[in-house]
Amino acid sequence: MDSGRNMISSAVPLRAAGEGGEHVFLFGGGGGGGFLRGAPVVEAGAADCRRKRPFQLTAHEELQLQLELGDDELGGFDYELHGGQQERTKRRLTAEQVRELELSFEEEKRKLEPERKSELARRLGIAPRQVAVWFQNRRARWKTKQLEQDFDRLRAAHDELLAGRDALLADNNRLRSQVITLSEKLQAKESSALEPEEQPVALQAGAYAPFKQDQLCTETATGGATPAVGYTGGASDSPESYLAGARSPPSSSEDDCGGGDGDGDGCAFFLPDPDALLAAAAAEEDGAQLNNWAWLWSEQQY
DNA sequence: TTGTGTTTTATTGCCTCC
DNA sequence: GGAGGCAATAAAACACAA
Repeated sequence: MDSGRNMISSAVPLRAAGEGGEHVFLFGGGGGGGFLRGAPVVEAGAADCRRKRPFQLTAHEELQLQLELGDDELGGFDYELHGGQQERTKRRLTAEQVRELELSFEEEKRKLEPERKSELARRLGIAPRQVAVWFQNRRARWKTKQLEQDFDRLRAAHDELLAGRDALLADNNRLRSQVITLSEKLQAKESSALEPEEQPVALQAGAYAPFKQDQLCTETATGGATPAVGYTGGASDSPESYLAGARSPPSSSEDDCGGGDGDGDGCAFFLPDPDALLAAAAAEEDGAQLNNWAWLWSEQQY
C-alpha cells in the first residue's frame, strides 16, 4: 500500500487547538475519490481522517512520523509561521527540478521504476513520494493532451471526407445531366435519320433511356481528369477505339466495377467524349455498331 | 487590490497485477 | 495482501485582466 494514503489528511486548512499542546496544522491536498465524491468537503475530510490518522499532530508526533515513515515519505512541504503557528505550505518544484523530471519522463517512456524514483528523489532533494506523484500527474496531463490531439486528427479526417463526398456528389449530378442530354440528342438524331421500320432494335427498345445516378461514377475526386462514362462489356472493339477522340478504354484486368478507370476508385463505367459520340452518330457510317454498343451498354448497366 | 481562471501538487478510494 | 496505477477531486500557487 502506498504509504501516502495513510498520511495525515484534511480537505481544508485546519487550525484547532488540540490536546497536548503545540500542534502542527497540515494541509491535505484534495481527496474526494470514491464514495467521498460529492460529499461536503469538510465533513468528508474529517470523517476520513477519523478513520485513518489524525490530521493534527504535535511537533513531536510529526517528528516521530517522519522517523517512522522516513522523512521523504512526508512529501514536499515547507513550514511557515502564520499568526504564531507553524503551518505547512504546498511547495512548488523548482524549474530545475521540473526539467529533470521532464527529462526522466521522456527517457523512461512515462514509467517510473522504483530504483529510478529513489535516485531521482535523492538527486533532486525531494521525497520519492513526490516523484511518484509528479509522474502520475504528468501521465494524466500527457493523456489529456493525447486525447486532444487524437480528436483534432479525427476531426480533420472527417472534414476531409465530407469535402470529398460533396465534390463527388456535385460531379455525379453534373455527369448525370450530361448523360441525359447526350442520350436525348442521340435519340433525336437517330429518329430523324431512320425510318421507323429501319430503326435499330436497341433504339426501339429505349436503350438510350436516361441513366440512373448510381450507374455513373467520376474521377474528379482523385485525378481531376475529365469524367468519362463508358461500358464494361470487355469487347476489344470498344466505343473508345471506334470513336476518334474518345477516351482510352480501361485495362481489361479491372473488370466488374473494380476500378476500370485505373484510379482504383471502383469505377468501371466510361462515357466517351460526348462530342465524339455525337460526331459518330451524325456520320451514321456504322449505325449498327453504335447500336451494338447501346445494347451492350443497356445489358451491362440495367 | 481583487476577482477569476488555470496550473500544479497532493490526496482519496478503487482496481489490477503479481 | 501489498504495490502501484488511475480517475476524481481539493486546494495552493500562479497569471492576468479590470
